[in-house]
Amino acid sequence: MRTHQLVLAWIEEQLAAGVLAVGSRLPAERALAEQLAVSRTSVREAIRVLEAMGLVRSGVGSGPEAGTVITSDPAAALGATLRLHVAASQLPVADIVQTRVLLESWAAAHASADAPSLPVAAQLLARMEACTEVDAFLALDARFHVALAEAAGNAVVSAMMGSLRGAIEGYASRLTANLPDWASTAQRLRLEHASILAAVSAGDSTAAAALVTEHIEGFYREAGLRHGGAN
Amino acid sequence: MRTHQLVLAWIEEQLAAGVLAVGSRLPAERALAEQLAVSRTSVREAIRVLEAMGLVRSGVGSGPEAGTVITSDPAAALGATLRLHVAASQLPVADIVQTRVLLESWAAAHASADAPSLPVAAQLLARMEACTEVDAFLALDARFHVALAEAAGNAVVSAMMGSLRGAIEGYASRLTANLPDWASTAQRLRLEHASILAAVSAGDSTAAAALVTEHIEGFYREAGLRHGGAN
DNA sequence: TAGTTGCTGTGGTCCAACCACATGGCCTAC
DNA sequence: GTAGGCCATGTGGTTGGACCACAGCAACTA
Repeated sequence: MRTHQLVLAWIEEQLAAGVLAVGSRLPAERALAEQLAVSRTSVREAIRVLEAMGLVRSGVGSGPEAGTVITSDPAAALGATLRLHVAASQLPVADIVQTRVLLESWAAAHASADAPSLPVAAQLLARMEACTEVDAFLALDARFHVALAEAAGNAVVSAMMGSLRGAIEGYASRLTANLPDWASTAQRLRLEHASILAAVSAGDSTAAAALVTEHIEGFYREAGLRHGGAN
Repeated sequence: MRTHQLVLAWIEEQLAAGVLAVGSRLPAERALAEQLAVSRTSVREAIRVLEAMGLVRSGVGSGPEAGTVITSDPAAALGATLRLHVAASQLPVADIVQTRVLLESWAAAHASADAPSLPVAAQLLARMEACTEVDAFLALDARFHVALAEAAGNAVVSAMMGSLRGAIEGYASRLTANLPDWASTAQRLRLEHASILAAVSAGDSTAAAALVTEHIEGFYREAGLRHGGAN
Protein backbone atom coordinates (compact mmCIF):
# COMPACT_ATOMS: atom_id res chain seq x y z
CA MET A 1 0.00 0.00 0.00
CA ARG A 2 1.32 3.38 -0.94
CA THR A 3 1.93 5.90 1.77
CA HIS A 4 -0.77 8.40 0.86
CA GLN A 5 -3.31 5.55 0.88
CA LEU A 6 -2.31 4.86 4.44
CA VAL A 7 -3.22 8.43 5.28
CA LEU A 8 -6.52 8.06 3.42
CA ALA A 9 -7.30 4.87 5.33
CA TRP A 10 -6.56 6.60 8.63
CA ILE A 11 -8.87 9.48 7.80
CA GLU A 12 -11.62 7.13 6.64
CA GLU A 13 -11.33 5.30 9.96
CA GLN A 14 -11.65 8.54 11.88
CA LEU A 15 -14.73 9.42 9.83
CA ALA A 16 -16.35 6.04 10.33
CA ALA A 17 -15.62 6.18 14.06
CA GLY A 18 -17.11 9.62 14.35
CA VAL A 19 -13.87 11.19 15.53
CA LEU A 20 -13.96 13.37 12.45
CA ALA A 21 -17.23 14.76 11.14
CA VAL A 22 -18.35 17.48 8.78
CA GLY A 23 -17.05 20.73 10.19
CA SER A 24 -14.10 19.12 11.97
CA ARG A 25 -10.60 20.34 11.29
CA LEU A 26 -7.93 17.94 10.19
CA PRO A 27 -4.67 18.24 12.11
CA ALA A 28 -2.19 20.54 10.41
CA GLU A 29 -0.28 18.86 7.60
CA ARG A 30 3.01 18.90 9.45
CA ALA A 31 1.44 17.57 12.64
CA LEU A 32 -0.46 14.83 10.83
CA ALA A 33 2.68 13.79 9.00
CA GLU A 34 4.54 13.42 12.27
CA GLN A 35 1.62 11.63 13.93
CA LEU A 36 1.39 9.01 11.17
CA ALA A 37 5.16 8.86 10.71
CA VAL A 38 4.98 9.78 7.04
CA SER A 39 6.22 12.73 5.06
CA ARG A 40 4.22 15.86 4.61
CA THR A 41 4.27 15.14 0.88
CA SER A 42 2.23 11.98 1.40
CA VAL A 43 -0.21 13.76 3.67
CA ARG A 44 -0.70 16.41 1.03
CA GLU A 45 -1.32 13.83 -1.69
CA ALA A 46 -4.03 12.27 0.47
CA ILE A 47 -5.59 15.66 1.08
CA ARG A 48 -5.58 16.39 -2.66
CA VAL A 49 -7.51 13.15 -3.20
CA LEU A 50 -10.02 13.99 -0.50
CA GLU A 51 -10.39 17.45 -1.99
CA ALA A 52 -11.16 15.91 -5.38
CA MET A 53 -13.76 13.76 -3.63
CA GLY A 54 -15.42 16.86 -2.20
CA LEU A 55 -14.68 15.78 1.34
CA VAL A 56 -12.32 18.49 2.53
CA ARG A 57 -11.61 22.12 1.85
CA SER A 58 -8.21 23.71 2.42
CA GLY A 59 -7.43 27.32 3.12
CA VAL A 60 -4.27 29.21 3.96
CA GLY A 61 -3.66 31.78 6.63
CA SER A 62 -5.42 31.84 9.98
CA GLY A 63 -9.00 31.92 11.11
CA PRO A 64 -12.14 29.97 10.29
CA GLU A 65 -11.32 29.70 6.59
CA ALA A 66 -7.82 28.40 7.18
CA GLY A 67 -6.67 24.86 7.63
CA THR A 68 -8.18 21.69 6.21
CA VAL A 69 -11.76 21.10 7.30
CA ILE A 70 -14.16 18.28 6.53
CA THR A 71 -16.92 19.35 4.17
CA SER A 72 -19.28 17.38 1.97
CA ASP A 73 -19.86 18.33 -1.62
CA PRO A 74 -20.30 15.03 -3.43
CA ALA A 75 -22.09 16.56 -6.40
CA ALA A 76 -19.17 18.73 -7.47
CA ALA A 77 -16.71 15.90 -7.03
CA LEU A 78 -18.77 13.37 -8.95
CA GLY A 79 -19.42 15.95 -11.63
CA ALA A 80 -15.74 16.64 -12.15
CA THR A 81 -15.02 12.95 -12.41
CA LEU A 82 -17.76 12.41 -14.95
CA ARG A 83 -16.62 15.43 -16.92
CA LEU A 84 -13.12 14.04 -17.27
CA HIS A 85 -14.42 10.68 -18.40
CA VAL A 86 -16.60 12.45 -20.93
CA ALA A 87 -13.55 14.30 -22.14
CA ALA A 88 -11.81 10.95 -22.52
CA SER A 89 -14.69 9.81 -24.75
CA GLN A 90 -15.60 7.06 -22.31
CA LEU A 91 -19.00 8.40 -21.32
CA PRO A 92 -21.27 9.58 -24.15
CA VAL A 93 -23.11 12.81 -23.46
CA ALA A 94 -26.31 11.14 -24.63
CA ASP A 95 -25.99 8.58 -21.85
CA ILE A 96 -25.51 11.37 -19.32
CA VAL A 97 -28.63 13.13 -20.53
CA GLN A 98 -30.59 9.90 -20.47
CA THR A 99 -29.48 9.15 -16.92
CA ARG A 100 -30.35 12.65 -15.87
CA VAL A 101 -33.85 12.23 -17.28
CA LEU A 102 -34.18 8.97 -15.40
CA LEU A 103 -33.11 10.43 -12.06
CA GLU A 104 -34.91 13.70 -12.41
CA SER A 105 -38.23 12.27 -13.54
CA TRP A 106 -38.07 9.89 -10.58
CA ALA A 107 -37.35 12.81 -8.27
CA ALA A 108 -40.24 14.80 -9.71
CA ALA A 109 -42.57 11.86 -9.23
CA HIS A 110 -41.47 11.30 -5.65
CA ALA A 111 -41.19 14.90 -4.53
CA SER A 112 -43.34 15.81 -1.59
CA ALA A 113 -45.55 18.82 -2.24
CA ASP A 114 -44.55 20.50 1.02
CA ALA A 115 -40.81 20.05 0.72
CA PRO A 116 -38.88 23.12 1.94
CA SER A 117 -36.88 23.27 -1.28
CA LEU A 118 -39.94 23.94 -3.41
CA PRO A 119 -40.30 27.58 -2.28
CA VAL A 120 -36.61 27.96 -3.05
CA ALA A 121 -37.28 26.61 -6.52
CA ALA A 122 -40.11 29.09 -6.94
CA GLN A 123 -37.83 31.97 -5.99
CA LEU A 124 -35.29 30.81 -8.56
CA LEU A 125 -38.00 30.82 -11.22
CA ALA A 126 -38.88 34.39 -10.31
CA ARG A 127 -35.28 35.43 -10.77
CA MET A 128 -35.11 33.66 -14.11
CA GLU A 129 -38.01 35.76 -15.37
CA ALA A 130 -35.77 38.80 -15.52
CA CYS A 131 -32.65 37.00 -16.64
CA THR A 132 -31.67 37.28 -20.26
CA GLU A 133 -27.97 36.46 -20.20
CA VAL A 134 -27.38 32.84 -21.28
CA ASP A 135 -24.87 31.63 -18.72
CA ALA A 136 -26.62 33.32 -15.81
CA PHE A 137 -29.88 31.76 -16.95
CA LEU A 138 -28.26 28.33 -17.13
CA ALA A 139 -26.79 28.77 -13.66
CA LEU A 140 -30.20 29.55 -12.21
CA ASP A 141 -31.66 26.71 -14.23
CA ALA A 142 -29.16 24.31 -12.69
CA ARG A 143 -30.07 25.45 -9.18
CA PHE A 144 -33.76 25.09 -9.95
CA HIS A 145 -33.34 21.51 -11.06
CA VAL A 146 -31.26 20.67 -8.02
CA ALA A 147 -33.87 22.21 -5.72
CA LEU A 148 -36.51 20.15 -7.47
CA ALA A 149 -34.49 16.98 -7.01
CA GLU A 150 -33.99 17.72 -3.33
CA ALA A 151 -37.73 17.72 -2.85
CA ALA A 152 -37.69 13.94 -3.28
CA GLY A 153 -35.63 13.63 -0.12
CA ASN A 154 -32.94 11.32 -1.47
CA ALA A 155 -29.48 12.80 -0.98
CA VAL A 156 -27.83 10.37 -3.38
CA VAL A 157 -30.25 11.15 -6.18
CA SER A 158 -29.78 14.87 -5.58
CA ALA A 159 -26.01 14.57 -5.64
CA MET A 160 -25.94 12.47 -8.78
CA MET A 161 -28.44 14.73 -10.48
CA GLY A 162 -26.31 17.74 -9.73
CA SER A 163 -23.17 15.97 -10.85
CA LEU A 164 -24.69 14.94 -14.17
CA ARG A 165 -25.81 18.50 -14.76
CA GLY A 166 -22.40 19.84 -13.82
CA ALA A 167 -20.52 17.34 -15.94
CA ILE A 168 -22.06 18.64 -19.15
CA GLU A 169 -22.60 22.24 -18.10
CA GLY A 170 -19.96 23.56 -20.45
CA TYR A 171 -21.32 21.36 -23.17
CA ALA A 172 -24.85 22.67 -22.67
CA SER A 173 -23.55 26.22 -22.72
CA ARG A 174 -21.90 25.67 -26.08
CA LEU A 175 -25.03 23.98 -27.39
CA THR A 176 -27.04 27.17 -26.95
CA ALA A 177 -25.10 28.57 -29.88
CA ASN A 178 -27.05 26.14 -32.06
CA LEU A 179 -30.37 27.59 -31.02
CA PRO A 180 -32.06 29.76 -33.64
CA ASP A 181 -33.53 32.15 -31.08
CA TRP A 182 -32.37 32.01 -27.50
CA ALA A 183 -35.01 34.44 -26.23
CA SER A 184 -37.90 32.29 -27.41
CA THR A 185 -36.26 29.11 -26.15
CA ALA A 186 -35.72 30.72 -22.76
CA GLN A 187 -39.34 31.73 -22.61
CA ARG A 188 -40.42 28.19 -23.42
CA LEU A 189 -38.13 26.84 -20.69
CA ARG A 190 -39.64 29.30 -18.19
CA LEU A 191 -43.14 28.10 -18.98
CA GLU A 192 -42.10 24.47 -18.70
CA HIS A 193 -40.44 25.18 -15.35
CA ALA A 194 -43.63 26.72 -14.05
CA SER A 195 -45.67 23.73 -15.26
CA ILE A 196 -43.30 21.29 -13.58
CA LEU A 197 -43.35 23.15 -10.31
CA ALA A 198 -47.13 23.38 -10.43
CA ALA A 199 -47.49 19.66 -11.03
CA VAL A 200 -45.13 18.83 -8.18
CA SER A 201 -46.85 21.22 -5.84
CA ALA A 202 -50.21 19.71 -6.77
CA GLY A 203 -48.92 16.23 -6.08
CA ASP A 204 -49.50 15.11 -9.64
CA SER A 205 -46.48 12.85 -9.85
CA THR A 206 -47.33 11.33 -13.24
CA ALA A 207 -47.61 14.71 -14.91
CA ALA A 208 -44.52 16.00 -13.15
CA ALA A 209 -42.38 13.13 -14.38
CA ALA A 210 -43.66 13.46 -17.93
CA LEU A 211 -43.11 17.22 -17.97
CA VAL A 212 -39.57 16.88 -16.67
CA THR A 213 -38.73 14.25 -19.25
CA GLU A 214 -40.05 16.35 -22.09
CA HIS A 215 -38.38 19.47 -20.68
CA ILE A 216 -34.90 17.96 -20.69
CA GLU A 217 -35.14 15.90 -23.85
CA GLY A 218 -36.77 18.79 -25.67
CA PHE A 219 -33.89 21.13 -24.92
CA TYR A 220 -31.23 18.77 -26.19
CA ARG A 221 -33.36 17.85 -29.19
CA GLU A 222 -33.76 21.47 -30.16
CA ALA A 223 -30.12 22.29 -29.50
CA GLY A 224 -29.02 19.31 -31.55
CA LEU A 225 -27.33 16.76 -29.33
CA ARG A 226 -25.67 14.27 -31.62
CA HIS A 227 -26.54 10.81 -30.32
CA GLY A 228 -23.79 8.27 -29.93
CA GLY A 229 -20.43 9.81 -29.24
CA ALA A 230 -20.80 13.54 -28.93
CA ASN A 231 -18.50 15.26 -26.51
CA MET B 1 -5.38 28.68 -9.44
CA ARG B 2 -3.16 26.24 -7.65
CA THR B 3 -0.34 24.63 -9.51
CA HIS B 4 -1.63 21.07 -9.57
CA GLN B 5 -4.93 22.34 -10.98
CA LEU B 6 -2.96 23.85 -13.83
CA VAL B 7 -1.62 20.40 -14.57
CA LEU B 8 -5.13 18.95 -14.36
CA ALA B 9 -6.43 21.58 -16.75
CA TRP B 10 -3.64 20.81 -19.20
CA ILE B 11 -4.38 17.10 -19.13
CA GLU B 12 -8.12 17.73 -19.54
CA GLU B 13 -7.35 19.86 -22.58
CA GLN B 14 -5.23 17.11 -24.09
CA LEU B 15 -8.05 14.64 -23.47
CA ALA B 16 -10.70 16.88 -24.99
CA ALA B 17 -8.49 17.56 -28.01
CA GLY B 18 -7.90 13.88 -28.54
CA VAL B 19 -4.15 14.17 -28.03
CA LEU B 20 -4.51 11.86 -25.05
CA ALA B 21 -6.91 8.94 -25.13
CA VAL B 22 -7.50 5.76 -23.19
CA GLY B 23 -4.35 3.71 -23.55
CA SER B 24 -2.09 6.71 -24.05
CA ARG B 25 0.89 7.23 -21.81
CA LEU B 26 1.34 10.45 -19.93
CA PRO B 27 4.82 11.97 -20.23
CA ALA B 28 7.08 10.94 -17.39
CA GLU B 29 6.56 12.97 -14.25
CA ARG B 30 9.91 14.73 -14.49
CA ALA B 31 9.42 15.51 -18.18
CA LEU B 32 5.87 16.78 -17.64
CA ALA B 33 7.03 18.96 -14.78
CA GLU B 34 9.67 20.56 -16.96
CA GLN B 35 7.30 20.94 -19.89
CA LEU B 36 4.70 22.77 -17.79
CA ALA B 37 7.32 24.64 -15.78
CA VAL B 38 6.07 23.32 -12.46
CA SER B 39 7.59 21.10 -9.84
CA ARG B 40 7.36 17.35 -9.94
CA THR B 41 5.43 17.52 -6.68
CA SER B 42 2.61 19.42 -8.34
CA VAL B 43 2.53 16.99 -11.25
CA ARG B 44 2.29 14.12 -8.81
CA GLU B 45 -0.57 15.75 -6.91
CA ALA B 46 -2.48 16.09 -10.17
CA ILE B 47 -1.82 12.46 -11.02
CA ARG B 48 -3.06 11.40 -7.59
CA VAL B 49 -6.31 13.25 -8.28
CA LEU B 50 -6.69 11.64 -11.69
CA GLU B 51 -5.97 8.28 -10.12
CA ALA B 52 -8.73 8.87 -7.59
CA MET B 53 -11.01 9.72 -10.51
CA GLY B 54 -10.22 6.39 -12.14
CA LEU B 55 -8.66 8.10 -15.13
CA VAL B 56 -5.03 6.98 -14.89
CA ARG B 57 -3.04 4.07 -13.57
CA SER B 58 0.57 4.38 -12.47
CA GLY B 59 3.20 1.69 -12.36
CA VAL B 60 6.89 1.63 -11.55
CA GLY B 61 9.74 0.05 -13.45
CA SER B 62 9.79 -0.44 -17.20
CA GLY B 63 7.55 -2.11 -19.72
CA PRO B 64 3.86 -1.98 -20.55
CA GLU B 65 2.75 -1.79 -16.91
CA ALA B 66 5.11 1.04 -16.07
CA GLY B 67 4.51 4.73 -16.37
CA THR B 68 1.24 6.59 -16.07
CA VAL B 69 -1.33 5.53 -18.65
CA ILE B 70 -4.85 6.75 -19.30
CA THR B 71 -7.49 4.25 -18.25
CA SER B 72 -11.17 4.61 -17.50
CA ASP B 73 -12.72 3.08 -14.41
CA PRO B 74 -15.37 5.57 -13.32
CA ALA B 75 -17.32 3.03 -11.26
CA ALA B 76 -14.50 2.37 -8.81
CA ALA B 77 -13.76 6.07 -8.47
CA LEU B 78 -17.36 7.10 -7.92
CA GLY B 79 -17.80 4.23 -5.49
CA ALA B 80 -14.85 5.28 -3.38
CA THR B 81 -16.14 8.84 -3.26
CA LEU B 82 -19.61 7.74 -2.22
CA ARG B 83 -18.14 5.40 0.39
CA LEU B 84 -16.25 8.24 2.03
CA HIS B 85 -19.32 10.44 2.11
CA VAL B 86 -21.25 7.58 3.64
CA ALA B 87 -18.53 7.27 6.25
CA ALA B 88 -18.94 10.98 6.93
CA SER B 89 -22.63 10.37 7.57
CA GLN B 90 -23.60 12.61 4.68
CA LEU B 91 -25.18 9.95 2.49
CA PRO B 92 -27.56 7.51 4.18
CA VAL B 93 -27.18 3.89 3.16
CA ALA B 94 -30.94 3.74 2.66
CA ASP B 95 -30.69 6.45 0.00
CA ILE B 96 -27.93 4.52 -1.75
CA VAL B 97 -30.04 1.38 -1.80
CA GLN B 98 -33.05 3.29 -3.06
CA THR B 99 -31.02 4.87 -5.84
CA ARG B 100 -29.61 1.51 -6.76
CA VAL B 101 -33.12 0.09 -7.04
CA LEU B 102 -34.08 2.99 -9.24
CA LEU B 103 -31.15 2.60 -11.62
CA GLU B 104 -31.16 -1.16 -11.70
CA SER B 105 -34.87 -1.58 -12.26
CA TRP B 106 -34.60 0.90 -15.10
CA ALA B 107 -31.71 -1.04 -16.56
CA ALA B 108 -33.62 -4.30 -16.28
CA ALA B 109 -36.58 -2.77 -18.03
CA HIS B 110 -34.46 -1.33 -20.83
CA ALA B 111 -32.08 -4.25 -21.33
CA SER B 112 -32.08 -5.74 -24.79
CA ALA B 113 -32.64 -9.47 -24.81
CA ASP B 114 -29.69 -10.08 -27.11
CA ALA B 115 -27.13 -7.96 -25.30
CA PRO B 116 -23.69 -9.59 -25.22
CA SER B 117 -23.45 -9.16 -21.46
CA LEU B 118 -26.41 -11.45 -20.78
CA PRO B 119 -24.51 -14.67 -21.55
CA VAL B 120 -21.81 -13.37 -19.23
CA ALA B 121 -24.43 -12.89 -16.55
CA ALA B 122 -25.65 -16.43 -17.11
CA GLN B 123 -22.12 -17.79 -16.66
CA LEU B 124 -21.81 -15.88 -13.40
CA LEU B 125 -25.04 -17.45 -12.18
CA ALA B 126 -23.67 -20.89 -12.98
CA ARG B 127 -20.58 -20.17 -10.90
CA MET B 128 -22.71 -18.92 -8.04
CA GLU B 129 -24.50 -22.26 -7.91
CA ALA B 130 -21.43 -23.90 -6.48
CA CYS B 131 -20.32 -20.97 -4.36
CA THR B 132 -20.95 -21.17 -0.63
CA GLU B 133 -18.45 -18.71 0.78
CA VAL B 134 -20.16 -15.40 1.61
CA ASP B 135 -17.70 -12.85 0.26
CA ALA B 136 -17.01 -14.82 -2.91
CA PHE B 137 -20.75 -15.11 -3.45
CA LEU B 138 -21.20 -11.38 -2.98
CA ALA B 139 -18.36 -10.67 -5.40
CA LEU B 140 -20.01 -12.79 -8.08
CA ASP B 141 -23.34 -11.20 -7.23
CA ALA B 142 -21.86 -7.76 -7.79
CA ARG B 143 -20.52 -8.80 -11.20
CA PHE B 144 -23.89 -10.29 -12.14
CA HIS B 145 -25.70 -7.09 -11.36
CA VAL B 146 -23.19 -5.02 -13.31
CA ALA B 147 -23.50 -7.34 -16.29
CA LEU B 148 -27.25 -6.98 -16.08
CA ALA B 149 -26.97 -3.20 -15.99
CA GLU B 150 -24.67 -3.19 -18.99
CA ALA B 151 -27.37 -4.90 -21.03
CA ALA B 152 -29.27 -1.63 -21.04
CA GLY B 153 -26.49 -0.03 -23.05
CA ASN B 154 -26.06 3.09 -20.94
CA ALA B 155 -22.48 3.49 -19.73
CA VAL B 156 -23.38 6.11 -17.14
CA VAL B 157 -26.08 3.98 -15.57
CA SER B 158 -23.73 1.00 -15.49
CA ALA B 159 -20.97 3.03 -13.86
CA MET B 160 -23.26 4.55 -11.25
CA MET B 161 -24.85 1.21 -10.53
CA GLY B 162 -21.46 -0.35 -9.97
CA SER B 163 -20.35 2.54 -7.81
CA LEU B 164 -23.42 2.34 -5.60
CA ARG B 165 -22.88 -1.36 -5.14
CA GLY B 166 -19.20 -0.83 -4.38
CA ALA B 167 -19.82 2.00 -1.95
CA ILE B 168 -21.78 -0.24 0.39
CA GLU B 169 -20.06 -3.53 -0.38
CA GLY B 170 -18.41 -3.72 3.01
CA TYR B 171 -21.66 -2.72 4.62
CA ALA B 172 -23.58 -5.46 2.82
CA SER B 173 -20.95 -7.97 3.82
CA ARG B 174 -21.37 -7.08 7.49
CA LEU B 175 -25.14 -7.22 7.11
CA THR B 176 -24.99 -10.91 6.21
CA ALA B 177 -24.10 -11.58 9.84
CA ASN B 178 -27.69 -10.60 10.68
CA LEU B 179 -29.12 -13.32 8.50
CA PRO B 180 -30.53 -16.35 10.34
CA ASP B 181 -29.44 -18.81 7.69
CA TRP B 182 -27.07 -17.75 4.95
CA ALA B 183 -27.44 -20.94 2.94
CA SER B 184 -31.18 -20.55 2.53
CA THR B 185 -30.86 -16.84 1.76
CA ALA B 186 -28.24 -17.61 -0.88
CA GLN B 187 -30.51 -20.18 -2.44
CA ARG B 188 -33.34 -17.68 -2.58
CA LEU B 189 -31.04 -15.10 -4.19
CA ARG B 190 -29.98 -17.67 -6.80
CA LEU B 191 -33.58 -18.35 -7.73
CA GLU B 192 -34.36 -14.66 -7.94
CA HIS B 193 -31.32 -14.11 -10.16
CA ALA B 194 -32.52 -16.80 -12.51
CA SER B 195 -36.00 -15.28 -12.64
CA ILE B 196 -34.60 -11.84 -13.40
CA LEU B 197 -32.37 -13.12 -16.15
CA ALA B 198 -35.23 -15.10 -17.64
CA ALA B 199 -37.52 -12.08 -17.64
CA VAL B 200 -34.85 -9.91 -19.29
CA SER B 201 -34.06 -12.57 -21.89
CA ALA B 202 -37.76 -12.91 -22.64
CA GLY B 203 -38.10 -9.19 -23.10
CA ASP B 204 -40.60 -8.89 -20.28
CA SER B 205 -39.45 -5.53 -19.04
CA THR B 206 -42.25 -4.98 -16.54
CA ALA B 207 -41.60 -8.27 -14.79
CA ALA B 208 -37.84 -7.76 -14.89
CA ALA B 209 -38.06 -4.37 -13.20
CA ALA B 210 -40.42 -5.67 -10.53
CA LEU B 211 -38.25 -8.71 -9.84
CA VAL B 212 -35.10 -6.59 -9.53
CA THR B 213 -36.80 -4.19 -7.15
CA GLU B 214 -38.04 -6.98 -4.93
CA HIS B 215 -34.69 -8.76 -5.13
CA ILE B 216 -32.70 -5.82 -3.80
CA GLU B 217 -35.22 -4.49 -1.31
CA GLY B 218 -35.90 -7.99 -0.05
CA PHE B 219 -32.26 -8.60 0.78
CA TYR B 220 -31.85 -5.44 2.79
CA ARG B 221 -35.22 -5.96 4.45
CA GLU B 222 -34.25 -9.43 5.58
CA ALA B 223 -30.76 -8.38 6.63
CA GLY B 224 -32.16 -5.49 8.58
CA LEU B 225 -31.09 -2.20 7.03
CA ARG B 226 -31.86 0.47 9.56
CA HIS B 227 -33.57 3.28 7.70
CA GLY B 228 -32.36 6.80 8.25
CA GLY B 229 -28.78 7.02 9.33
CA ALA B 230 -27.16 3.62 9.20
CA ASN B 231 -23.58 3.55 8.09
C1' DT C 1 24.46 -20.16 -27.03
C1' DA C 2 22.91 -19.32 -22.40
C1' DG C 3 23.30 -16.95 -18.35
C1' DT C 4 24.61 -12.91 -15.78
C1' DT C 5 25.45 -8.29 -14.76
C1' DG C 6 24.89 -3.59 -14.82
C1' DC C 7 22.72 0.50 -17.09
C1' DT C 8 18.64 3.21 -17.72
C1' DG C 9 14.33 5.19 -16.90
C1' DT C 10 10.14 4.77 -14.27
C1' DG C 11 7.28 5.99 -10.15
C1' DG C 12 7.55 6.25 -4.63
C1' DT C 13 9.18 8.66 -0.70
C1' DC C 14 11.33 11.89 2.07
C1' DC C 15 13.55 16.23 3.56
C1' DA C 16 14.60 21.07 3.99
C1' DA C 17 13.67 25.34 2.66
C1' DC C 18 11.09 29.22 1.18
C1' DC C 19 6.75 31.80 -0.03
C1' DA C 20 2.03 34.02 0.57
C1' DC C 21 -1.49 34.62 3.52
C1' DA C 22 -4.59 35.75 7.62
C1' DT C 23 -4.94 36.36 12.29
C1' DG C 24 -3.94 38.14 16.81
C1' DG C 25 -1.31 40.40 20.12
C1' DC C 26 1.98 43.80 21.14
C1' DC C 27 3.73 48.22 20.87
C1' DT C 28 3.79 52.86 19.65
C1' DA C 29 1.89 57.44 18.85
C1' DC C 30 -1.65 60.48 19.80
C1' DG D 1 -7.16 55.54 27.23
C1' DT D 2 -7.56 54.80 22.57
C1' DA D 3 -6.43 54.10 17.75
C1' DG D 4 -3.32 52.78 14.58
C1' DG D 5 0.43 50.16 12.75
C1' DC D 6 3.67 46.34 12.99
C1' DC D 7 5.44 41.88 13.64
C1' DA D 8 5.27 37.03 15.50
C1' DT D 9 2.88 32.88 14.60
C1' DG D 10 0.85 29.15 12.26
C1' DT D 11 -1.42 27.71 8.16
C1' DG D 12 -1.31 25.70 3.35
C1' DG D 13 1.42 26.24 -1.42
C1' DT D 14 5.53 25.34 -3.97
C1' DT D 15 10.02 24.05 -5.09
C1' DG D 16 14.52 21.44 -5.71
C1' DG D 17 17.12 17.80 -4.61
C1' DA D 18 18.14 13.41 -2.98
C1' DC D 19 17.57 8.54 -2.53
C1' DC D 20 15.02 4.09 -3.12
C1' DA D 21 12.75 -0.09 -5.46
C1' DC D 22 11.55 -1.82 -9.53
C1' DA D 23 11.39 -3.79 -14.42
C1' DG D 24 13.24 -4.14 -18.77
C1' DC D 25 17.07 -4.44 -21.85
C1' DA D 26 21.54 -4.53 -23.68
C1' DA D 27 26.09 -5.61 -23.28
C1' DC D 28 29.12 -8.73 -21.55
C1' DT D 29 30.91 -13.21 -20.01
C1' DA D 30 31.39 -18.21 -19.41
